[in-house]
Amino acid sequence: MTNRQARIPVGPARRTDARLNRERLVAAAREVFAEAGPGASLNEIARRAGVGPGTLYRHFPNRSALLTAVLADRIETLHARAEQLLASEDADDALEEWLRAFLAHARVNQGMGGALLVESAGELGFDCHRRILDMATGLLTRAQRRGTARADLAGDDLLQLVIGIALSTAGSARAGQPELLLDLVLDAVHGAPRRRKRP
Amino acid sequence: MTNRQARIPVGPARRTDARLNRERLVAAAREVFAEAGPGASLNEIARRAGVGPGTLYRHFPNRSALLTAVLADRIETLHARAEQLLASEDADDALEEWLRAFLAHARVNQGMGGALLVESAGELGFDCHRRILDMATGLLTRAQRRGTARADLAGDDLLQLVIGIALSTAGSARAGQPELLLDLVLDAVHGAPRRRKRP
DNA sequence: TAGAATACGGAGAACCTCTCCGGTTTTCCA
DNA sequence: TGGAAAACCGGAGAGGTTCTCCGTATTCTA
Repeated sequence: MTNRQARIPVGPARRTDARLNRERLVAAAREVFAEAGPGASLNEIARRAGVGPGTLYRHFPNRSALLTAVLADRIETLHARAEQLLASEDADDALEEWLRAFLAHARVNQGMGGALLVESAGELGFDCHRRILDMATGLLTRAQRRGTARADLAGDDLLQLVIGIALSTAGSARAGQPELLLDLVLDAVHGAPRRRKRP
Repeated sequence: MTNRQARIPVGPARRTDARLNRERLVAAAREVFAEAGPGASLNEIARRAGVGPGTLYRHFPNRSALLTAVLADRIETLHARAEQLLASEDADDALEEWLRAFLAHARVNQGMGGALLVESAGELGFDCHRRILDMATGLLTRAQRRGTARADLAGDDLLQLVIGIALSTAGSARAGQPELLLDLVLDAVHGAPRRRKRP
């Protein structure tokens, strides 16, 4: 809960109208993204926030930055859950439960969470990708040491699989399919690696 | 190899300039999509094909149709491979090998294959989605009857997982990661379903 | 070869992203 | 408290995109 948000480090404190506009923009973005998906018009967001396009682009240089801001609190929640689960008893359960939460996160608003995680590998969103990777790695490592998770697995891989589920089921999917696919992945996580015929 | 392409059923046979333009467009699209990904400018494709935008849109009403046309021969190849593998000895091996081929297919050109399969569930691309689903289902069913693939699995689910891998690793991925993720999924396919703590 | 059917292609409407800069508002300091 | 300076706003607009419409040109058929 440190002031991770503040892009402007210290200075003479942001002007209140700037802060207000920023909040309005994030709120509008949340709405519009929910309606039209991650590719929604940024113009429309500015319009609905009651500001000009210039203002939007000054606060958020690109779509990713805006997406990140919209998802920031959700990521915070995920982080809190991870910390909490890291202190729990069963390492396997903890990993599983967090992955379920993460899948739900990555699927919000027509897969915008997943889209963000996969697209913005070098921009501002990097930070958010990194944080999530840390959470996953923490829980996975523990499950490998104290649980039944197989050792030949990296947090990155696990994450990539779940993001994949989110993306491929973003538009149209049977109800319950995403969770079913995650079950499948979890089977693989706990099962012993089999010998591949072709290496 | 029947004339599956022909959208215009019979009629007085297409004019040769129309056919030529169509071919030019597909060729240009192949190039441009490869360079700029599935979101490439259709204008640019028309320009490079030496035709007007109007011509492009008459031949292909939307991006999906064009993508489908570009990938048509690849799908044909995949289909041939499926038939061949269906006649092979080991049902498990057949499924695995086809899934590897399919993953490669879905990853071509910055994931345009995967993008197509997931987005166009109701448009022209539906046909192509359906065909691939049939292939997957055929091979999976056989592996369930004569191999070790677990029974509680639908072709659709398997496909969705692999498409997810293609999508999430489309932009940036470690070399070899997509195949590694597929290995993981294959482990799950052959392993027995485990009891989930939370149903 | 002439008429009819078919296809072409570019102009253009409507939208989008993103930049630039004159004018306004807020803050700070004397 | 009264400015000056810094910070910020917002809209005009450049340049891109998708997609349509329709007069014109081409090709097929008889």
